[in-house]
Amino acid sequence: MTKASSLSDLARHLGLSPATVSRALAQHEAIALKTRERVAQAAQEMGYVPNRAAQALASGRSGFVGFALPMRGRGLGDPFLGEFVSALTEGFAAQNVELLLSAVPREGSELRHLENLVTSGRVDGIVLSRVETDDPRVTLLQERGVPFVTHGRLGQQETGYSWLDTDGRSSFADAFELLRGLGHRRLGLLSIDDPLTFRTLREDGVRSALKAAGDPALSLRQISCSRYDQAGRERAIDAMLAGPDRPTAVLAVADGLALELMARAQEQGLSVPEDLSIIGFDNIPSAGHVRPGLTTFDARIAESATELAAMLLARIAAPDQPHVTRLLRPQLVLRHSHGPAPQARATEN
Amino acid sequence: MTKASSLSDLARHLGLSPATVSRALAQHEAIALKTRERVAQAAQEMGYVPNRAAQALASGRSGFVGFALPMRGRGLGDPFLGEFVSALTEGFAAQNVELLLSAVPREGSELRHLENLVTSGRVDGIVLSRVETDDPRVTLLQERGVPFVTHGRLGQQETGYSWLDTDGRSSFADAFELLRGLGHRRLGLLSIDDPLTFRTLREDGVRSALKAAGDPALSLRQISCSRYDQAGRERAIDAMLAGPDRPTAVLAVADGLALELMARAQEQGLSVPEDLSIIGFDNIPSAGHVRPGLTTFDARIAESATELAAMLLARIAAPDQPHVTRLLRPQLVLRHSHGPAPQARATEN
DNA sequence: GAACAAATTTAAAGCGCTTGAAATTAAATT
DNA sequence: AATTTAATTTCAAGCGCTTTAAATTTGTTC
Repeated sequence: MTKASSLSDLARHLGLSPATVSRALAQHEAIALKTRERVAQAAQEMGYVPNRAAQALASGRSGFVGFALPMRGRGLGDPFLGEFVSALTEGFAAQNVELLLSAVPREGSELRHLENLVTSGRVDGIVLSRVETDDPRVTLLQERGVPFVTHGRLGQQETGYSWLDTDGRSSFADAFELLRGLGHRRLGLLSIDDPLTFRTLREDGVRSALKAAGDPALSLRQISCSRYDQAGRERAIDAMLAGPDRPTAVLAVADGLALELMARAQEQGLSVPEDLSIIGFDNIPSAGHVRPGLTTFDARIAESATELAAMLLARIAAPDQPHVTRLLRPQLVLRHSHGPAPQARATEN
Repeated sequence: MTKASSLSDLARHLGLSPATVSRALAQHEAIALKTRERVAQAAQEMGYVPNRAAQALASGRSGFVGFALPMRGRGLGDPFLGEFVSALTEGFAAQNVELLLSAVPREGSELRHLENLVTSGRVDGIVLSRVETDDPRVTLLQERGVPFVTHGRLGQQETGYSWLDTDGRSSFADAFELLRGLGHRRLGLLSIDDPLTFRTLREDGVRSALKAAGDPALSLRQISCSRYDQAGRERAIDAMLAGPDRPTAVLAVADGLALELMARAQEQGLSVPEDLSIIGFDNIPSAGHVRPGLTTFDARIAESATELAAMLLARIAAPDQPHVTRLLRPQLVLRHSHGPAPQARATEN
């Protein structure tokens, strides 16, 4: 059997017109079922694979979706992003769509980069993660009319785009209550300084719970890493652990931070959770490997990514459908990095 | 200033032919320098971005390169792959080339998948990682004449393709010697069962060093995870730690394995390195965060990826150039998970 | 300033596919 | 059997760019 390297080869071999073959391969209703089968088989036998560039040019659809990979920070070396992108890739692959990894330059106009990506027609849609308050990327994509979905919300504006988020606000409020119930009075909140909405929401959760508790004996020490690099994190962690009135329990907005805090505390001779309770967020794999296991919220990363992939494909197929939003309620994974407050323990005995 | 959405728009505006504009933008020598500048400026002003599908169709170059992402295992959640792909992405981005993440199905014909990827013209070249002995993917790509580079060698066949590898064989031989010098006599080698060449080479290093030492008092307990999932690893680790003649020092072919071994050993009341020395490979970030810090070889992941990106782009530009191969010598990162053998300590006192 | 060479620009033919509109063929209706 | 209607298939025109070969312009030389 000879090889068919183009549609017309295949068409000629079948005694059909290229138009019919094209439609047959696309499972067009107008083409007789028998013809579609005949074409499919011949394509299979002759090893015909359509040329994607030609398809893209003719149809206006590239068959790719883009993920803007933030290059500051650890990139995909970040366990969260790694798992997320991995699941995204798989979610799209199921529909025969590939993920284009577009490195967002460390500095300079990320926006122009994104614009270039969409106007060059390289992608049919975009997945945005790590969104910020009033993220300009969202505005740009809205104006351009490019299908996109975001992991996380913008904070203020929660409508006019399709998003999926894990409910960090209520989770952290719950965590606060949990720790308060365990007798902790001096709480800590370890965060970051970027305008990323996920940390804002988690902080809000804690602060609103603090307010709701209305207990003047409660105090909250909030420290944010000013720059999210090794040094910045260390500085913040040391500040959190400093002084005699150091918190007895700390909420960290991300597991990476929580893990480093734990290691640092242990290094300083504190034991977790006897001297210091720690709760994180995301449930990255190392959270379960470390001793004691980190109590944290399961952000259901892979599930979120899979869902987002489906959402984006749906938007690409039907851009005029109303926007979809989904708030996932993360589950608290109880491990062993939290426990009763030191004072409470003392009085218990 | 009006917008130019196609080459001919731009050409018309400039009073030039599309051919000239196309060449000008490509910095063709034949076009007068003054013209090139004029065109570049107009393109900038009118926000012209070439359509990638059209470029691809006309030129036969997609402007993308593919990375076959293995979906069994943890995918990009694996810290190694995450960092690797991240650096790859950045390396290609520097040349305005994007990485296409192609999910290799968990089962079924990976080969057909790869073939489809290249014959559809979606990518101009491929990066292969985690290569196996006699990897059929390499054969396929060689036959097809598709530019590709591999991270790691095939083992037997080290010619006829371009590769970059970190020298695990000599590293592990060195590590063996280091441990022997510290008085260890019962050594362990924790590995995996896949036919991945990197583990074969590392194992070879240890075994050849063992042989070279020629000391009958030396013993080596080699355990391989039969399946690389949570359960398989745990089983292997438990087997490694079992019995009274358990090794006093273990070499693990990857940091992930080493880290889990360490956690498990500590859980069983062994202290590292007093009772058990551990040495890993790769130097993933958690190797430095864990207590004690893991002694391991720095695989220079990011550097390798950047180099591979350059190698692939060079091959795509000049497919007939001779193949390039590079063997990186990893550096041993001395942390605190290794120390003198228990007996040696006893006699020391 | 004619004759030639060198430098620069252009015409025109695709690249391999999709798609709206028209044409053909088959089935249904009178 | 002629007419309508429905079911299939085909024509032909691009999609927006690159590239070979040819045309034009400019510069040199005698």
